[in-house]
Amino acid sequence: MYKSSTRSFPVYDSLRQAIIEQALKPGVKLPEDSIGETFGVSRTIVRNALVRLDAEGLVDIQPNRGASVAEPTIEEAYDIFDMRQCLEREVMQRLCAMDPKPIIKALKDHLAEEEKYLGKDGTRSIRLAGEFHILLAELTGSRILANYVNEIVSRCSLILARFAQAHSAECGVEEHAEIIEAIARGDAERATTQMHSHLHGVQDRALLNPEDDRTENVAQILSRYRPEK
Amino acid sequence: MYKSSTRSFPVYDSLRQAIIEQALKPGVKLPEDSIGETFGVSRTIVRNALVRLDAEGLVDIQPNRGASVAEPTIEEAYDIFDMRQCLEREVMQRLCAMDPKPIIKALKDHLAEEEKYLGKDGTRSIRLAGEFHILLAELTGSRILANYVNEIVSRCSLILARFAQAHSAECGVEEHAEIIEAIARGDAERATTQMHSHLHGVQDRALLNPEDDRTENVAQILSRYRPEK
DNA sequence: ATTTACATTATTGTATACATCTCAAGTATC
DNA sequence: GATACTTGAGATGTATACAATAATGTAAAT
Repeated sequence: MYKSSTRSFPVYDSLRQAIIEQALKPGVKLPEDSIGETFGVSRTIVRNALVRLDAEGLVDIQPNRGASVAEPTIEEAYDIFDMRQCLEREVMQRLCAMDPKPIIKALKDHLAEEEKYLGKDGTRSIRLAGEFHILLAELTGSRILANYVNEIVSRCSLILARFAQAHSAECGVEEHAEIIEAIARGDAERATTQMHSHLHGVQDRALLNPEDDRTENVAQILSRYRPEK
Repeated sequence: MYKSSTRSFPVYDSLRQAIIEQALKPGVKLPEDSIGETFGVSRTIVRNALVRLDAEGLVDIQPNRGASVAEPTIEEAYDIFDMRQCLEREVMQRLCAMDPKPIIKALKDHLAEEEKYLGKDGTRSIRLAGEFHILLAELTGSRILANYVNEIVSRCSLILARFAQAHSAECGVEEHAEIIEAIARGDAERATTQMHSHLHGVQDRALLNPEDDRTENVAQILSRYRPEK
């Protein structure tokens, strides 16, 4: 998909990266003009990139109103996490039915990277944690599955940006290690439940966040700051 | 997603429909000019539609070579069917945990439609059969899940166009009825296995087709037609 | 006769111009 | 002071022009 030999790919990729790293927060407007200037390309190019991101659910294009970073509702957030559970469950099933040797090697290498930057480089750390899940999907050998997982992981990042407190919902490195362990033993049952609770943990920390109800609108927030009459 | 108030939507939708109804067969070139003339729009519009279809896996855009209807390989075909199994399993799980009454009503109405056109209007019959699965997904209430199912069902239609003999791989109406029955009883176990074997049947009829190896390329085919020296 | 080089044609890639729409600020009216 | 209307800047929607590339046809060279 999406061959890189076009000028719109770098724009697409940069926007995507910025969104999943939460540099571009949900709701932020993405004007074609200014983005085009930034990358030195015309609106035509930018537009194509935005259309693609819209198709992936990271950007929301509204007719005559332009594009902005998508703002998943809390209901969508739950549905997306459910979807992720469903997909990553499939990943576990497939991996545990394969020859574990090359898989474990690749995973342990990645885990080493994760540990290397743990606590040092926050952004990189988060990215690596996400890429662990994508690596798992790629190791199944199904490009289709890997693409879907890639997309859904991105959308989860967007959800974290919208609902979670900073850093509250990161993946734990130890949990990744336990998942690798289960795959190494070919224990599909355990690998699956392990992954399930891992993802559930991330979701909980992201969405069960009673004191931070971001679904409230500007008026609600500002009413608390209004001086007494 | 994809608001319909733009001129590119009708183009997108028509192309999509033509592809899943197998009027546009895998590999067929989709030149921007001629499509634009057909719909009375400029290449700009057509291009956007094609980009979207490419993102959905129904169209393949190659740089400087234009777009054509995607030609999934046999490996991708298997992966896509696996994916579909995974998604529709999730649909069954969710549906069986819900109040069956409104669900069953909607499904039976749809089934009646299917029966109405069975054997009469082939194209419509196929479309309705596909829409049964999409309806199931929509009834879960998860727009996310419904979108993914919608996409994957389309891609399966593409696979049938590429690998199956005409009409050999249609959904059976009776099997749909049995699935409805299982949901009505809230029997998640049975609904799931029922759906699984239903999809497996479709897949088998599509892909286990020994005498029709469409993965061979032009060179391979022509080698058989080459006259003796 | 085969191959190579060049010319031609068709198609895609990209920028830009113009039309159209949205939104907000300002104006007028009540 | 509030509401409705007007206006204009800024942004998007779309068509089109031109550049770049790939595919094809043709002719010269060996």
